[in-house]
Amino acid sequence: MILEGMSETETSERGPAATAAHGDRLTRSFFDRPVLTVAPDLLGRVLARHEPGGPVLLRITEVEAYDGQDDPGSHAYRGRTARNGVMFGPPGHAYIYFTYGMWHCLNLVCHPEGRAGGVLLRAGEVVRGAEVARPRRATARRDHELARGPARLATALGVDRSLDGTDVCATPAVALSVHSGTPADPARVRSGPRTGVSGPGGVHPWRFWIDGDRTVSPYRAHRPRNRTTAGT
DNA sequence: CTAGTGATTCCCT
DNA sequence: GGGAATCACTAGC
Repeated sequence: MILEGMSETETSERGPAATAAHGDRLTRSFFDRPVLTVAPDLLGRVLARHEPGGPVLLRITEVEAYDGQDDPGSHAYRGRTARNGVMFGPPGHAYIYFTYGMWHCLNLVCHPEGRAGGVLLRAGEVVRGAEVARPRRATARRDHELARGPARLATALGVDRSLDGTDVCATPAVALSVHSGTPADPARVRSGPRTGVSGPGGVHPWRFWIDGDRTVSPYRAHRPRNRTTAGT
């Protein structure tokens, strides 16, 4: 299957070996499917972050699905706002949000246009460009911790709100693209409750990961917090 | 390894 | 006004 996003520049600059390592570009039809279909299919795929310092390639190992239509855990559940607008647009675009006053998280919009939904990229293995990612993740003791967690992943790849709405299927590739990689062996794919999701939406087993992979983030069930009396 | 807690800003109610 | 699709740090096993 020939994919339109396979640019000659990538092939010539990186050579056959590098191209084979992350594979053909995924096209919009990949994302034009229900979130619960796309989410496990993203495991083992390769996210490419193109930047001046060189590409950073990430093998995806953990994701969570969010369906804006019937899912109280989704940012899109209560309707379109300034923050979540991208999730109501066409599939194959990046929805990036800012949270906890400090962090960014990266989602890929799925579903046909008009039905909001996305897949949160929770963890991955940096397979190329670790020298670019390491300075951004100074607290990571080992390389497998560079993108072990959704905000860590965004930090390692230098992703922030300025990339919200990026078309990951654009030709030629822009800041972000996704490649076929080596799809995870279905026998090693596990699913369970989503991390950090409060209320009834938390019960859906819509977190997917590659079993035994060291880059998968530790599971933490949502815990209600006491109000931090932010005085003084 | 697990569990508890402060950090810090935006966005929606 | 207050919660948030989290992380880093600390203590203790």
